[in-house]
Amino acid sequence: MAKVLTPRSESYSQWYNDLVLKADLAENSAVRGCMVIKPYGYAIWEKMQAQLDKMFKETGHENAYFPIFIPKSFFSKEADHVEGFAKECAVVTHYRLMNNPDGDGVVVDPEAKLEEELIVRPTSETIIWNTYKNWIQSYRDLPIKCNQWANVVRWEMRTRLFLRTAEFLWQEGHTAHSTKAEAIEETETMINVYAKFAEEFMGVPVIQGFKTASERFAGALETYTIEALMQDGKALQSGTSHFLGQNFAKAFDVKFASKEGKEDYVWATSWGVSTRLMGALIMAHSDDHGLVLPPKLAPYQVVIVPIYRKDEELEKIKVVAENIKSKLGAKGVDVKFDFSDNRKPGWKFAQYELKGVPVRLAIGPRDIENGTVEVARRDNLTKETVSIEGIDEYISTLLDEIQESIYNKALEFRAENTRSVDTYDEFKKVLDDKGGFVFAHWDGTEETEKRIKDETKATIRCIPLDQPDEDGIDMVSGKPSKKRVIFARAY
RNA sequence: CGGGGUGUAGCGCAGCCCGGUUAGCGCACCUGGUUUGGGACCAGGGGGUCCCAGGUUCGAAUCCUGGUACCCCGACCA
Repeated sequence: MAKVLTPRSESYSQWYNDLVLKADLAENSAVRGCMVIKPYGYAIWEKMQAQLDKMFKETGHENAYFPIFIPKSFFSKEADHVEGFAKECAVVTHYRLMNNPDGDGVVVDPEAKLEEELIVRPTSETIIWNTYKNWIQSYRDLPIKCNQWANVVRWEMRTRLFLRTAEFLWQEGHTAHSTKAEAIEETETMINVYAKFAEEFMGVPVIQGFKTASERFAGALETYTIEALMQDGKALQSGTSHFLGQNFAKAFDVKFASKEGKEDYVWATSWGVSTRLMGALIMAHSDDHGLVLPPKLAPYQVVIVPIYRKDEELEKIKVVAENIKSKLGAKGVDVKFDFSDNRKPGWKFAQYELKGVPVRLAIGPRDIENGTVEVARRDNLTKETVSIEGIDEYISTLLDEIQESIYNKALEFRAENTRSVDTYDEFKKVLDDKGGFVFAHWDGTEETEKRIKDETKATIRCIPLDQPDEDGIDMVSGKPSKKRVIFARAY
């Protein structure tokens, strides 16, 4: 088989790049750091969106939409927030172009300068809290639980397709509550939604935990995260949910009258996942042949490839294929029947492997004669010949099995690449030799965290929620620690 | 922002060092035919402001100057 991808063992990042391009997921655009998401890639994103959107609605959220532009002054209202985002903002200063008086092309009309510059949103807390101020007077107006699907812009120095782009697509939930407890509960509910989505739909096991103060969202009191492990041993932050306390309510003066007639500031949360999830999906499962998609997110779960010499043969195959397609369709399985005649079967096999289609059916004259069909699994590349009788049942069971198997494989990989260490030497050795998640004691200080980051490039991915208390000593400072945290090198 | 690299057909590249016919090659594309159970083959065909601007020269894809775009590595990354 001809190789079209750089093998993972040779260069993981090159492999990733090749795969995104060759599987037709996305490509670089004419605009620095911005990508074009191609139809096949976007179809996967749409599946993610549809499922997440459903889960958001099931947990009581509504969709809304807020402007892409935010007045500059809004950013100065919350000190930590502006500090976190100031360095990567795109700014609109003018609103009109004119013909170049010196010759060709157009120039910005200097007359058309904005009174106040507009920031292209890097995130929407400020504009949303400015809006919420008008929506909230009483506890009866609460909670407000809005989500928006949007694009945001962060002017990153260095970008990578899906993992970090200057513009990206995401959803951001912004909720307002009358009590601290309710806001915290909301924050936890949403990180649970994300974890469930990652595991059950993407087939990516994640660890839930708190971010340390230095890794927190700008303006948050607590940031919950889900952390996934990629095949190269690096961690990927895959979703975050923030408890914002009353910071934004105070910054935008959003108060409500309680049942008892007292005035108080509103409690806030925000939470988001982005097209970065596409990166997680790709890196968690795919191999040197291409993408491996979990059935629940594949644009189509099954592709049928006909094998024939004569047109009469194709006609017979078409009848069988269309029949299978409609039976599977009735079970909610999307099938692509590729009877295009400009490619040979071998080419199609390779192509659909590259694109990660979970199940491939090949039907030829031999199968027509025997009443069979060849079933190939993308995840483990096995093939078998199956009777056409009851094929719809067989496939739909197989898809469930593949979904589960992909998750288990990733879970196993994570287990093999998760280690507990007690000394700094061992810590460095593990990071250099193997990578992965490293559980170690930490004294809770920012100094130690920073020192470890500077010396090893490993960061504290999170303070895991379900980690039992355990007395120990910090591997660097020797100070006491009550619990292990997770370190890793990360994307 | 620092270091490196690359801009030549839709894509991937050669040619440039050492200036000189009509700028090549592979893939893709179009036509015809033979093929089709793991990336087919033959024949024919179409497609180029050689990134931009200026300079040197009888002559520039090639040399010089400036610009610009993108990619990679690093720093940065809520």
